Amino acid sequence: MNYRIAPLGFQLNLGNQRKHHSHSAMAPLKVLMVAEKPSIALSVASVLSHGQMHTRRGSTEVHEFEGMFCGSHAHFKVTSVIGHVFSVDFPAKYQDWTVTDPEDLFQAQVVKSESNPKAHIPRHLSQEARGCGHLVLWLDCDREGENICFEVVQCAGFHVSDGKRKVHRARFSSVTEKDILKAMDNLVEPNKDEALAVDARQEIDLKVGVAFTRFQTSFFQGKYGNLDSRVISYGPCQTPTLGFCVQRYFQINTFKPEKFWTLHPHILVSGYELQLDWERHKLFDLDVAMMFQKLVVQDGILEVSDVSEKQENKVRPSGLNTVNLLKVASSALGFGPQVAMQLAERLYTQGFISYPRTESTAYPSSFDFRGILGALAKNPIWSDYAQNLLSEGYLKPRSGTDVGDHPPITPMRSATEDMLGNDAWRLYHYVCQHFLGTVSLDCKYVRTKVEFSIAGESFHCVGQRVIVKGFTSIMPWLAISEKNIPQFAKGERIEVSKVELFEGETSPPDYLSESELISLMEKNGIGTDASIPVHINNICERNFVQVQAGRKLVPTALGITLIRGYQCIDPDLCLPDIRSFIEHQITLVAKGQADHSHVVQHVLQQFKRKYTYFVKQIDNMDALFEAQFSPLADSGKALSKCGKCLRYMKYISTQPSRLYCGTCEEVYYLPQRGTIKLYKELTCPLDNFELLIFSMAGPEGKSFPLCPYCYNSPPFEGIDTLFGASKTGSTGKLGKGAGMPCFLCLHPTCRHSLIAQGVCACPECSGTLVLDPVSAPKWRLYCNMCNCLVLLPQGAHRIATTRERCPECDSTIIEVDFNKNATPLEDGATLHVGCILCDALLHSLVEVKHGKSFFKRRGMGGRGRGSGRGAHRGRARGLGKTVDPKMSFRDF
DNA sequence: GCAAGGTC
Repeated sequence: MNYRIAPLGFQLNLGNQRKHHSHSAMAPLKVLMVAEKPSIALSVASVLSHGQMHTRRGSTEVHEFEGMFCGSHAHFKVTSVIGHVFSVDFPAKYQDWTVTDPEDLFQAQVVKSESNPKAHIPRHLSQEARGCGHLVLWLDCDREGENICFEVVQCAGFHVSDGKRKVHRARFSSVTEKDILKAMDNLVEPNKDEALAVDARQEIDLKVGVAFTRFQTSFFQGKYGNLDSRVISYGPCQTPTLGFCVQRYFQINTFKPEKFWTLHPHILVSGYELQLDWERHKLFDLDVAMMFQKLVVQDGILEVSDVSEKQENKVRPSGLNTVNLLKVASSALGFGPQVAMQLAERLYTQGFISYPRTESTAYPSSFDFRGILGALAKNPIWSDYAQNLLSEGYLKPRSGTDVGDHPPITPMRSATEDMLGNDAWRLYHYVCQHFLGTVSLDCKYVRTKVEFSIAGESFHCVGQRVIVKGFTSIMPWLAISEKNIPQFAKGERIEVSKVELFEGETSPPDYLSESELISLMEKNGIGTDASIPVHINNICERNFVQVQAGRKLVPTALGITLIRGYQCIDPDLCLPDIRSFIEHQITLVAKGQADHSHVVQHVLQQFKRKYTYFVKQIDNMDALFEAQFSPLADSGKALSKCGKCLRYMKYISTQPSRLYCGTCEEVYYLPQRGTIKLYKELTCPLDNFELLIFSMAGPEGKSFPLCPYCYNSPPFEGIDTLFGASKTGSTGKLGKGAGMPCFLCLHPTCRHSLIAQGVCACPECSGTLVLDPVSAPKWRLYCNMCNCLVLLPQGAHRIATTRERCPECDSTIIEVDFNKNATPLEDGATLHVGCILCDALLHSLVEVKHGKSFFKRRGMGGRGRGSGRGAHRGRARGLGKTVDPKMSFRDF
């Protein structure tokens, strides 16, 4: 159900509009406003309607109210999209990895499809725009927002240069009443160049990323058995991100520790024992260090050569933006960026903190500090501090930078740990501390440095005395450590009590911390506040790096080998400049200094050259892989026989699990995340491959047979729902791990097909209940479409389907062979044949249960939006009908 | 099965 934009997609029925227009003289003007997300639509509508609006639900909420527009009475509707409406992809003919040469992708057409087909945003906009004479765009004021403007214009059926139905762009620098009203008075036109720059980036990122990813994935996975990553991905953001981690690894690995020595004279003055530091800091030559030690000992008297006192200022923080929140979350709270953002998102939707995705560290001038301080004053943890700021006068925060997106992240209302739960509380706690810090005094302290000379060498000691704690009293980990030293007078002479010769060794840096990585990414323009966590997560998921204790990022052998490979073929590929280059090129488009398609063509041409060179030189990278990984032929252990050459194929258990036939040099992917075994040396009647039995993980995990060949190349037409297809919403495509097990096979006579093993219709969906052949002694049926389970009679040592059908309901008749001592049958008989629906005995012994989700679904931990189940219904029906009896559990 | 960017 992917929505493809036709050239004239979403043009409204103009006839309809004209009709509305002809009435417009008397009917009120209708104005549609669209924001980037529901929260902004709400804010805009609240301000413009003075809180007097009517809200109704839809794909996204619509707020309606009456007001004035362009000097006339108008009916307003304010709604929103949910980020980008569309995203780019290749047309279907390029989707099959096996038939597309990645090099062709550089010239391929790209198509836009709905980013989130379930949300029906285009339909929503098109409906709401009906009859509206004006469209006001309240999208975020950045390039992406400008691009979404044009997506909205298109969906709404407007045209930017239309005399009749006008398009307006609201430019606002914050979502405050003042800015919203100001934007309304200064409506402009959306900026096409900025939008085109985003189109350019999308096309470049897609083509470059996908071409390299497909090539290197196919190349290396076709050769090595223990790569342990489903996809060996490449991307202009993720690869330089990996590069940073590996660079640090190299530093550590090539580090040569060196011994060094330093002198610390000690003195005893007015009851203090002080250790002085050497101006030379350290020496790497023991003889020389000992010589200095001797000189100092021989002299024995230090003269105070200078005493300086300076008042220092440690400045309070500026407003908290996303990147800084993520850094603190990782380094101080131990939350990874993704977790931190989830927590922040939840705090935001619950109204405890402000919008958590912002680059700005400057507060808008109208910011209500007093209101927030008042809220925090109600919280026992901060009440004294906040009260004090309110009565003594809080400071205006430092200026910071204003990117024009959202204000810094602040608390919005008071909360307790009980209300939030521990993790969210800790994040919230920090946001409060940071906010209070920004409106507190700077920390002031006096730093005293006393310098000494002896035997021509200089030593010193430093004392620190805090005068004003300021913000450090609410952010105590930033406090200045006090250090008292006695009074010294210039020219004073002091006896040395001892001279310590300290021996130390230089040590390598630690692995890159997540927080350092975020800083590096930000500094180098890799990713955005929202996408930085995604890139970090990507390189973890692809098994290029692992997060270890203290949130340090340790590259894996795969990650290291990849970067070393890029470095010997084309180092540009893993340097951050690759992103800056793209950004710089598309900025030319944004500024109107270069033509969109020229820039895209130019950049793609360069990347295509890099791609062909990379392919040509891949042997250099492969040499590194060869040294690190084992060839497919050496990997895995013999499992089952190939139907073509009749030799054993090897089972490679590392992800993606698969079979490899060394003689035919063929790879057969298997279902993922479960265990696989030979199935009684049975073979597939279609291709002679030995059958395997796959068991899904967990105690409720179902088991099913499959033929490795059929699984990868389904033999019958019309099987469009595959097991393990990753996108539950779209048609199941063959991919690694997705395929056709026997329970979907329509073979009319094979003992393992759906025809033979299917028993009756699923009571929960349109699927078929199939006998789990290895479920003894807890015999059961499972649905081949959903997660329904049916428990069969206990205490049977064999249960099998027969070729007979129930004359009543057309279910498959099953044969149950009960254990001698557990048989419910009279006279100790063990064999019973019947229909599980119509046979009184069998029916009394079966029980419907639900198991774990049957189809692979990612992100189960989420809020469970949009269960994938309904999506299978329509498609399944055709399949079910051919074998399903008319009656099922539903009818009982 | 691929990118990066919005946002949920």
